[in-house]
Amino acid sequence: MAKFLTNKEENYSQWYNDLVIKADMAENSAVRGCMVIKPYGYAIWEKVQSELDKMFKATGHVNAYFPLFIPKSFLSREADHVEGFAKECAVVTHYRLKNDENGRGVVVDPAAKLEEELIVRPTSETIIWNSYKNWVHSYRDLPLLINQWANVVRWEMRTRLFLRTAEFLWQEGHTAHATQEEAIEETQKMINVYAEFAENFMAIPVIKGVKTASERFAGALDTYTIETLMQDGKALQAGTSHFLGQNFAKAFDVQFTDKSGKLDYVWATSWGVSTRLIGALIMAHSDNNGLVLPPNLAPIQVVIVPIFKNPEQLNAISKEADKIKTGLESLGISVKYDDRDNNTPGFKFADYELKGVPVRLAIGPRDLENGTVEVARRDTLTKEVVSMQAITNYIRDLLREIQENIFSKALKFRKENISYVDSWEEFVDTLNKKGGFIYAHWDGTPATEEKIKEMTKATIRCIPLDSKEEEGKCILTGKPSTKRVLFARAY
RNA sequence: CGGGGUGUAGCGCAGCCCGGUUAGCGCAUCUGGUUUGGGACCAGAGGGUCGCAGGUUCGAAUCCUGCCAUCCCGACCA
Repeated sequence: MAKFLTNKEENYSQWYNDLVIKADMAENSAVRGCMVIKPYGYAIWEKVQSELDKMFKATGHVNAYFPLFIPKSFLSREADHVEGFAKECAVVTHYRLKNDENGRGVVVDPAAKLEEELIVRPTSETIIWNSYKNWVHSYRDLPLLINQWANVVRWEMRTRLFLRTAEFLWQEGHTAHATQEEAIEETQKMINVYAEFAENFMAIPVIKGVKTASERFAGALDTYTIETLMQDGKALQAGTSHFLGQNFAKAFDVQFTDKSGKLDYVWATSWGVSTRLIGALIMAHSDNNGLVLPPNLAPIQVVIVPIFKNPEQLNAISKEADKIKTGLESLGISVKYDDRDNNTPGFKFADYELKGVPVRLAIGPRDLENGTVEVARRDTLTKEVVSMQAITNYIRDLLREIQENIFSKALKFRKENISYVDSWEEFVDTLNKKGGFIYAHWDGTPATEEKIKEMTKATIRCIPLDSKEEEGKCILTGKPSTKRVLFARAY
């Protein structure tokens, strides 16, 4: 396991900050709990965006954009929704500054007080459903399958880089359907899209499930989640998809006429993933040398480092490097040729490892003589010498292998850190000594869930979709249970 | 909002307890030279309102008070 997660003396967040700054991922901003995402980190996010966007389009969704500000009255239309978000809202009360009469600087102009305060969106259900009211009249207008890429603000009491920042980037899908069945189907379809994305692109295995009532999205009837396990044994919720029933349709009076001419409220879903995924990526795969990026999300998949003593040598190497670069790029592989002469090869090796570039090629005079290339892979840190003729296909296959290897490594880790326990002692013991995911029986009551949380800080991450029916007794109360649920300490 | 820690150059820190020249160190930066197959070396240079405000003192990075920021633990968190 990576040093940063095991070394107790070294402050975890200090390390994280450090890696992130050194890797040009982010730096602390002067603004509370917000982050600056540096170009390299943002490039990873852009990859996430473009791959997800393709999947959304393939499932019939389109993009749109809605306002940043939400009138306070909108937010309060749905009772559960406002209760869930009220405590973490940034509020705009004024729209103008003026010069201070008795001194320096600017002050808020009291005359510019807004009649109705505006909330900086913590999520967009309300403002979007306010629009949908005007967009939906007939069954012919349905389904409405819209996604928005945006930033949202949640004034959390405690923030954590990438995992819980005050402002974060995300996508939020908001759909409207004619029937309950169709909406539920959409909710499930999207959690499957997220699961596929997490496993195939991020190389992080997930457990799909539904949240318990107390962990549900504010205003939802059901929340589907994908739960992931980080290297330190803590769980991270990586994406959610909500079945909203008719709650928002009723709150915003969105009705349609169905085929038989009857008026009914529409059925809704919403679903989202955020820059938290970048946090998951870092925490799931990083090692002591820095980031480990799965090839499918790496902004740079292959870096070529020339090793040379003089400009003549560099020229000769560059010719070969360019050929390789062109060959790889024709296969859709992103390649960077780093011919800067102001850093030594050793420095570049370490730097690209820190940045998680999956494959590094080194070409020196020795290789020119032999017609070879040195190939180093980031996931295993091993090196091989490959002939120049074979290099293009070799790299294509290698990238695939690395992608699979990173996933199976994470899967193996997860397997080793899933426990099945049947008693309270075992539960507490596993939690403290091992951590990870714990499958255990629960009597199904919010009171028991709450009590377990209080006693152990472990929460029910989800009721897994593939959990088998089996007779059992609740680990706390001993009452009968028919299914195991997934417990863990979480971020 | 409670408990604890920290704030000194771009980054990481020492100095503070026990006040006393011109505030140091490592990394990074710049210049010159030698280097370049795993984070190069030598020589030189630049860079600081010591978080902010007030107080004590002949004298404050150092002591006192207040404030601010930040981190950790709690509370909070789909």
